[in-house]
Amino acid sequence: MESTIARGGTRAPLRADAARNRERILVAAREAIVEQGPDVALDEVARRAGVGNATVYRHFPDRESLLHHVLIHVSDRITQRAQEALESERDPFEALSRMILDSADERVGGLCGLLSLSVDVHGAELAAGRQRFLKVTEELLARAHASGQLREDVGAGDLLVAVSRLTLTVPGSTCAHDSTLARRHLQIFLDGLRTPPRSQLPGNPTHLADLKDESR
Amino acid sequence: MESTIARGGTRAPLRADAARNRERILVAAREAIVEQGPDVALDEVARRAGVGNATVYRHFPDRESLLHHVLIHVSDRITQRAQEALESERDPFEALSRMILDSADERVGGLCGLLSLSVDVHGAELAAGRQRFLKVTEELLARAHASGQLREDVGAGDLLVAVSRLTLTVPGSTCAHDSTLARRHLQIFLDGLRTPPRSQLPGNPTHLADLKDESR
Amino acid sequence: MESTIARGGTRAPLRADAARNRERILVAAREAIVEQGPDVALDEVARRAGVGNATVYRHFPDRESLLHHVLIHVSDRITQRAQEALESERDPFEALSRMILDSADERVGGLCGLLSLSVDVHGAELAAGRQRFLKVTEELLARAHASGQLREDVGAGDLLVAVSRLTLTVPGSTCAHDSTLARRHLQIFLDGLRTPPRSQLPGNPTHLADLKDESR
Amino acid sequence: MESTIARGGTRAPLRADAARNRERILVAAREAIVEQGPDVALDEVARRAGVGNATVYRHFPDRESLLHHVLIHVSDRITQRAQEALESERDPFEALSRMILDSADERVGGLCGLLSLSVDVHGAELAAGRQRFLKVTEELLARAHASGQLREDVGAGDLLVAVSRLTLTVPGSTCAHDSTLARRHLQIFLDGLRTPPRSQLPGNPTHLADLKDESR
DNA sequence: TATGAATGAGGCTTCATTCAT
DNA sequence: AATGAATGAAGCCTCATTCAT
Repeated sequence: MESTIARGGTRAPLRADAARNRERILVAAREAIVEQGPDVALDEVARRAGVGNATVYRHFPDRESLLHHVLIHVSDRITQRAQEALESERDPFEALSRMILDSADERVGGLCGLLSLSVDVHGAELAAGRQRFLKVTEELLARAHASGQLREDVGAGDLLVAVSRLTLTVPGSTCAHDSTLARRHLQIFLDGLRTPPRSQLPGNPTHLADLKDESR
Repeated sequence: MESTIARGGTRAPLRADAARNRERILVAAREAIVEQGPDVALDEVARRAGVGNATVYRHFPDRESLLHHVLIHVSDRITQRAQEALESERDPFEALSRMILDSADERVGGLCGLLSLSVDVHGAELAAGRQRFLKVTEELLARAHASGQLREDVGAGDLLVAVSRLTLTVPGSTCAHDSTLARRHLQIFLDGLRTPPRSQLPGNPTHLADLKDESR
Repeated sequence: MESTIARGGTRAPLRADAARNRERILVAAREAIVEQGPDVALDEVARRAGVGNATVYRHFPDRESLLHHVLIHVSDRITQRAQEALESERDPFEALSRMILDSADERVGGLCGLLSLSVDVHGAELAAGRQRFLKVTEELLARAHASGQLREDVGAGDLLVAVSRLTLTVPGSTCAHDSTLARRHLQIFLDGLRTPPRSQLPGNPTHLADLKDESR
Repeated sequence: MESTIARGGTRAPLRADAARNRERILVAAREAIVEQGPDVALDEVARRAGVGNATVYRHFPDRESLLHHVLIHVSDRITQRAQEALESERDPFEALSRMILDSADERVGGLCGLLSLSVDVHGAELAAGRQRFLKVTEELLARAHASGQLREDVGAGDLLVAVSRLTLTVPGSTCAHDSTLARRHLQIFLDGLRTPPRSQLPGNPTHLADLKDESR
């Protein structure tokens, strides 16, 4: 029952073992993508998950679909934590910071920043999850702006793209996995976001609408 | 003669057409790597350069060699611009900023941040180029620190890794090529680097030595 | 179970269809090597076996591995036949002759004489097979010598190298596939091996130890 | 003048340096073929000859042509030596032996036995050279038969194919380059050719006509 | 003429995806 | 449902051959 809901309620409920496999694959895929990038061999994912390769395809017809659901997975978690930040944190800028650092923990960058960026959002499920996340983000931003702590000339798009990049695993590099480094840079970036602005930015604030998928 | 020197003086001078091809390949490779990452198909590079695939191999026996020389190419340019900034810019922080933004223009991130990061530096030529770049960078940093404009708790390693990431093309994304976005984020990051520091950073300043290659 | 044993007992038993393919590939490879030498295109082997090229790689990770197993295949057969000759043939020279002519039937030469010669014998399986073959060969030789029918100035190395060469497919030639021709030459060679020797041979008897791999 | 004749008198005389190059290439090609088989990279031949690769093509339009002329080269030499054996050697079997051992010295086998076998003999020049060689061979054989020393059931084809194989470099093997080994085997083979025959051969005597090219 | 350079075809190998048990 | 096996397309690289200096 519950698993049916979790999957969006569109299919017959999964058998217990199938559901366990599905979960394992998603977890393995997230790890693999974070470590090796979005081009990981799917056989590698299967190996990590401890299942046969074809099982991956039974659950996710193609690579895109797998990515898709990994994102939903991640999206749900960071949305939830953002929500918590929104509710429990008094200071609006602090709340924004928490959301950003939490996102970094999920290695959103290693996941291609797909969440915030230009993923082909065709699945209703992902679209909905993305909406939820964006809504919370906008809210956090609005409050920070309103509080006068966040410089006026930045939009949600700026934040999400930047966090994606700063937490991205640099392909071919080895030291860059260091998450402490990412935390440091995010912190510096956050400091740069505070008022008063110490410089004038080129271009215009980037909003979420500006990140719409333009691919293909 | 001159071309011999330009290539390091180790080989016989190239014929005019061969030199032209070599150049074309380097340019095409840099673009391709920036757009598609360091795993681009070499056939793709050949196509962009308008030469047969085997020609790529004649000039660069393997992928590593090609990357190697692309980096030398880029390294030379950003070092030169950093040098200019060092010499002509009065304000130390301004000089540092210029170097960083110039590096971004070369899409160092798309090049795997290989320059600043952990590239396997076995060629004497690249090693020397890297040294030159790092020396100028350290100098710029030292002056900025000395002037009291740059927060104390950051090292050259922080800067170079961050600029690599902020200029990295996010694989799978399309909008992220927008270089204006990168400029904006670098600017925000630079603002975060100024004194007085607006927060305390986790971990310790990352210096260049900390970026040493730890792979294999 | 049995198939497991047949394969050396090191892996899980193959599925029926996979085992069939494996066998087909080995057979096709043997033929192809015999006809075109050890450098045959593996795609050619795949075509002959009626499987996709990648299937060859699934069973044999690289060319060396394929050769390896082809040799084991052949080794097992000629050893068995040599054993039969040893046991059932009264006349020692006759037994030796049978072994040699049987080996020729397997086109040992076309297989690079790898069995008797300098194959890089790293696999325990092949090493063991080779030992079994060499042991029987030595025994056959010893008996023939003891019977006074085989000239004293030849060793096992002489025989094995000669049979390899006389059964070798001459690259670029077409008529040379004629196995009758090979039989004729082997017979003449065998006649030259009988006592009394009709000439004095240059050099010394070549023993098996002299054939040890000296490559790399 | 002479060089013109040597090349068949069909072209303008070569410049001195060109003639030297031509010779070098032929020598290098023979060596390379002997060592690495008939599939040697032509760049390798060029390197050994100390000329540019294109120079090989200037002299010999394609690989076949090069092989062709290498064979003419070899053919001339072994014919001459066979002629000498025919004239100076009293004992007919001895003369035949000399021819065979001399041929072995030229590594006729390594040259694919192309001379005696099925080379595509389209060039008049090679055809003529081949004819000369075969004529001497037949004469040597006829005398040996007439003297009663050579078993009746063998033909020239048997001899030439056998000597080709026994002197062939076994691809992939390393020890087999040992020419002493080849000499030993040829000697044993020659012993087997003497009367009285020690066995009955299968099939029929192979004559030169039987070796006609049947390829393509 | 001699040569270094360029090229396309072909072999090797991997991997996303499909098939059969 | 789960899996091992099979497949073809695509990337890497080499080499025979052609081109341009």
